[in-house]
Amino acid sequence: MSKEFEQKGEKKSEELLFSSSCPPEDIVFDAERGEYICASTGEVLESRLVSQGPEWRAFTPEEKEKRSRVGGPLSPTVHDRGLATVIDWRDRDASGKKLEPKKRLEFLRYRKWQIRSRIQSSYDRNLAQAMNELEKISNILRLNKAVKEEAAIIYRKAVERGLVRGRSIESVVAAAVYVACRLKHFPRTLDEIAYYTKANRKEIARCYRLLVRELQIKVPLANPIDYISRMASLLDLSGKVMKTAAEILQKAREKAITAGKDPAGLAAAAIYIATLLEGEKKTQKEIAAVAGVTEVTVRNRYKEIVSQLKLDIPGE
DNA sequence: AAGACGAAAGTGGTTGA
DNA sequence: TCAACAACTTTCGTCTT
Repeated sequence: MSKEFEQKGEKKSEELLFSSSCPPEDIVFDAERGEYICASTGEVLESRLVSQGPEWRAFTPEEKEKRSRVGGPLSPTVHDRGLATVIDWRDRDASGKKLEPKKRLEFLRYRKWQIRSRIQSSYDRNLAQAMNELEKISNILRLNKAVKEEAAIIYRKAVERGLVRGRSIESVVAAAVYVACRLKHFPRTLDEIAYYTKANRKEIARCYRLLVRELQIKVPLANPIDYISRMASLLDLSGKVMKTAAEILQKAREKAITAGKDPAGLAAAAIYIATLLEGEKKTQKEIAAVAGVTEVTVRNRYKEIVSQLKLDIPGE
């Protein structure tokens, strides 16, 4: 008996990690990121492989100290491949003669600019990789252009403020995406974003709070109404149900029973009630599944809302 | 047989000392 | 850093359709 349950549980968690629907011929290896990816869905299948490429070089003292692995190995797409001429510190010309003071100052300027341009280029490379990551996430999560651009802007600000240093690009990008979703009322949960990213949920959540705090972004409270259209379409429900569910949520909000509750759970309960009222019944299980909560939560919210709003449920 | 319900214990995250 | 806490999940027994 208990053995049966164990096996069931294992199977379930495996399904969560790997899509069995990915045919072998679709699996491609992304050497730069060290991942096996399903070419048709973009799903990362195995990501703990170590890239054989060189570490990033340290350009500035800070970088030297950290020597963090910020990106992929150098590639031909990087403008100088790290091999550009360095203006050295000896103030002599090619024949070893000392430079005149005027010339010396000139070279001093050159050196300064060269260093600056290199820091600039590391910034660019960081951005390039981040945008690559953003592109990937956007495609999987079906983000619209506005959200994507918002995320890019947020990420740029984060880089400018030096918030990425010491954190992985992926987690900061994921956090930026989440912030953008919230700002644009685009219903994607943190869990969904975390699921499709290498960074784990905890790390993303931490970055998210950091971004909100450091960039002074005022994120509107998650509004359950934003979730309705998405859930309803996943359940093949009519616009009428959506409208009813939205009205229920609006009333529930006025009764102040929505504070501190999981917005997805609230939306799920509202939809459940709406289906009962409109005669398009779905089971709690189905609704809970698309909302990413359990039946129990749907039930609890459902009970609260019905009693608070004194709704008449057909067949009660 | 499947769905709904609810009690009880467990989990992960937040808050405040 | 730790404990208290609220919300949510898991699990399971029971009732209803």
